[in-house]
Amino acid sequence: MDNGRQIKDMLYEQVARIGKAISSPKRLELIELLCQGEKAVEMLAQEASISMKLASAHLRELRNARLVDTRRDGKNVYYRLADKRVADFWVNAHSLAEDRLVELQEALRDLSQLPEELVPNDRESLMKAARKGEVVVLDVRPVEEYLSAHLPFARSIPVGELRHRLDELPKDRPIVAYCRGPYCLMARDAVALLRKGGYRAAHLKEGVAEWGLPAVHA
Amino acid sequence: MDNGRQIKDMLYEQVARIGKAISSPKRLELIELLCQGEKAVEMLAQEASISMKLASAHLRELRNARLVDTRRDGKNVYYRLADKRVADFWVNAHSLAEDRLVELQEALRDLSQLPEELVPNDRESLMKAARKGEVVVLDVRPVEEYLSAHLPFARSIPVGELRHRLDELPKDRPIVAYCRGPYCLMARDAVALLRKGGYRAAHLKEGVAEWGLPAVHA
DNA sequence: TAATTAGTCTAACGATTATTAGAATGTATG
DNA sequence: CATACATTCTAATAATCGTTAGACTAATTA
Repeated sequence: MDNGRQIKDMLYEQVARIGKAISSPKRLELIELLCQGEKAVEMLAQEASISMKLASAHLRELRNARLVDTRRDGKNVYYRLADKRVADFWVNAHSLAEDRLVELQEALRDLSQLPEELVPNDRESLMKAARKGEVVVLDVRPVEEYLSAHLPFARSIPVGELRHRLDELPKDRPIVAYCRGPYCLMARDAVALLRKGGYRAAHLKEGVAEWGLPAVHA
Repeated sequence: MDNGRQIKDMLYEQVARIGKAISSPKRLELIELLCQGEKAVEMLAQEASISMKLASAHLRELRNARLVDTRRDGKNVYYRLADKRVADFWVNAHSLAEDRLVELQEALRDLSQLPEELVPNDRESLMKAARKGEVVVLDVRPVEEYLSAHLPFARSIPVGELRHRLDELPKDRPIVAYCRGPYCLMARDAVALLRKGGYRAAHLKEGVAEWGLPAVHA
């Protein structure tokens, strides 16, 4: 009957492997990056501001927990989420954290101190407005990520190129920029730039992973 | 602009607090126990087969991650989940683990090597059968947990008492036993006992947390 | 008020984990 | 075939975590 204890310990230990995988900030950042699509190690390291060796070590842990898979193409090894459910899990985890952790709530509040009112803020009416062309939905992530999956009706202008491509955007309609999710600062920077240029702009906290299924996939 | 790096690091670090909280098997076991309702430290320690000191230490970590709350009543300190979402998160996490980790899949397969066929195995038809009295749904957890929340139409006979309360159960209808969830062995033991006594019995992998909303709450 | 119960806090040790450096691997290019 | 490149593996050290023992606290009972 103490046999039961051993079995139980083993079962919880297995689940804890998933917990361990997401117990490191850098691994979470890597997961979020992989939510944007397949990426090579160097790209991941760069985006997460860590060395390739460290990225490789973290990615190995994620692979041991079966959260990511790899594919080799020539010199590069490409990582991707092992399952759509991993993205959902990430969204669930960070949204629980936002619910429970005051520190996170405060930090995020500071981040989005911008009048969002000029634009519909629930998904349905935003999409309706986008469909009618009343607002411009702008994806400011790197083009590959846009190509891998993006919100319906979204146009792609990466933040880096925005400054000298401002004239592609209309001044008579509000622009709603989005990026990788609530912890990505690209949309925030894009909005700052747009407003300085005299555009009406707001940013969406959600990225493709948070948005869920109705995104346009490659 | 490197300011952004600091902000990001902080945001992911906050989410990682949740990850750290669920990166230990014993803490997961405590969370699952708390999914069954409020419990005092000693009870939790006993059920998880650890010392009270260790339980207290793990519970402190859970409290630091804001996943649990406490209430003092006389000599006892009662712990409970801080939010219904924590239970959902536990269910999501272990279900992802079951999806991804072969080791866990195998262990669980071994655990439920019982012909479940005699009984409807999707929720809706099981509930329909229970409503009509065609099957008996049996909650074999401790009574307090039954009182805190249980499945609709379920009767309570804790495993420990089952042996000398067998005659309360009908022999002409199948009995479906359930307990705390897929990692709890009480329902399995109950089914073994029932079958030895000549009853038709099966067990439900799900517990109240997995079942979701339509449970009967205190 | 003293003793008891239930639990927390502090400090400490050993066990993991994070991070980095250096060697090794597997693929592409000259 | 040698070299460069992208990445992994191995080993080592520093930081963190799990666990336990012992002192401490808050509420209860005698």
